[in-house]
Amino acid sequence: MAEGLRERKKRETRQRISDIATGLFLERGFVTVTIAEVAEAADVSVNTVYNYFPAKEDLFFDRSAGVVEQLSRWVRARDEGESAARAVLREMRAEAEAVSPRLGLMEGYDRFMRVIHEAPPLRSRLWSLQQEIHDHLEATLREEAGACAGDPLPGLIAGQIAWIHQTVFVAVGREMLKGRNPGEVSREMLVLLDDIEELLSEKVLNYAVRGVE
Amino acid sequence: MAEGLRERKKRETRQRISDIATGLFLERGFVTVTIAEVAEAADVSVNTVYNYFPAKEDLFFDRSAGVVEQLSRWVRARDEGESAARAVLREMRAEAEAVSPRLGLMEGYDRFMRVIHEAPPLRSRLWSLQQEIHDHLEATLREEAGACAGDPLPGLIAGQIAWIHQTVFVAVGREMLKGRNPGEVSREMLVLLDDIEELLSEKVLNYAVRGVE
DNA sequence: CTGAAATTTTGGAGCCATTGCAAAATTTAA
DNA sequence: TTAAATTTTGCAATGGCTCCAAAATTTCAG
Repeated sequence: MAEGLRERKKRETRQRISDIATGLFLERGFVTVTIAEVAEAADVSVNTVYNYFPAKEDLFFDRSAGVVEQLSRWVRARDEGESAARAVLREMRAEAEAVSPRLGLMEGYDRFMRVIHEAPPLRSRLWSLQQEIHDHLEATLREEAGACAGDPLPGLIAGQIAWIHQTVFVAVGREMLKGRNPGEVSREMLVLLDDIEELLSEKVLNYAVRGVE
Repeated sequence: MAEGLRERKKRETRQRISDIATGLFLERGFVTVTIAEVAEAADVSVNTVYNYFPAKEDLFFDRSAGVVEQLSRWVRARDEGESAARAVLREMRAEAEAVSPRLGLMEGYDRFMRVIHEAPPLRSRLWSLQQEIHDHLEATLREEAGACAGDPLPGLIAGQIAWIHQTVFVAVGREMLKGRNPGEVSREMLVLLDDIEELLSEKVLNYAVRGVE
């Protein structure tokens, strides 16, 4: 299980590039920082940057691993007698209550948001992330509900659940961008989650209820 | 009200560039066709292309004017006693029943979809279009419902209604991409719209009901 | 009709993201 | 210690996009 020098170096190099890039982006914005600058600051060649990161946006979103599967995990881990949507609502409430950085409830997240806000390529990347989340969740729901391939319901429910998630994320981003403090926003998100739940139909809230084992 | 030579020429040039570009894209895909080729085929300089179209994607989506305001228009034109969501559902059913090209229910839409499917920048542009639709609708709902600035409901309802719209559009695109014929897809979309309506809560379906005049 | 003013078109130079390729440099393993 | 595997690098090129100043074209006043 020993890790060779080569692999350690690769990991370190990759991390260094990512860190330095993120630092530069937070400081001066996404568009104004060039890949060449990142490379120079990280003391590697431009090609090496591209060896690790397929595109400039990947330098910024390097920390968001596992986000795509998050909703699916929550659904798979739902309690007995609990539906997919209710599991997600419960987990999101927990994140909000815990003032979780994963939700963006942390000091300095406003600078992070500002960079995204001002860079169309980054926003576009976020949308494509949402798409991935949706598709992943749809597949999970299809399995968990035992639906056949032609059934449109898993897709529709996935759409509703992904919408919950996205709505809260956007709201957090918007509020943090205004310079609000995490604790305040946290409480608002709990209210928002209640509002959202009230808007959902029983059909959505009761889809894919886990039976007794 | 006479139109000068100058303005006619501008309109013609713009149209010629757009037409030729779309033709080339449909024939050979979005990424492989360069702006230089479009310019040469349209017998203008590259700079002239950029005079009319801020970015390459605008050459492709030039025909989609007014799409952003569509949902808002439908909501504003809702009948007495009809809610925003029900108005949109009714209009979308009408579009589906009419096998409307605006929904993508037309011969050759599969080639159109294929170009989009294979070009990330075009997909990304569609997402940003969705975003605009949502924001426009949210503003409209806020007005029509007389909600105050802090009320989160117009935003949430706009999210749900925009989701209806998007879901149908995506479904049409997916089916047409498979080579299905418009009439068939039209009928499926009517079923899908029923499925969607069943998933919506009364709160969504009864938001912003127009009172008797 | 004529020339100046306004507007459009164009050429050219340049920046930057991204790709491809082949030559170093480095690490591994025999 | 050397050959093989892998990573890093330099170099060249493509294509989207911007900026700028010089033509070319159209409008309009006199």
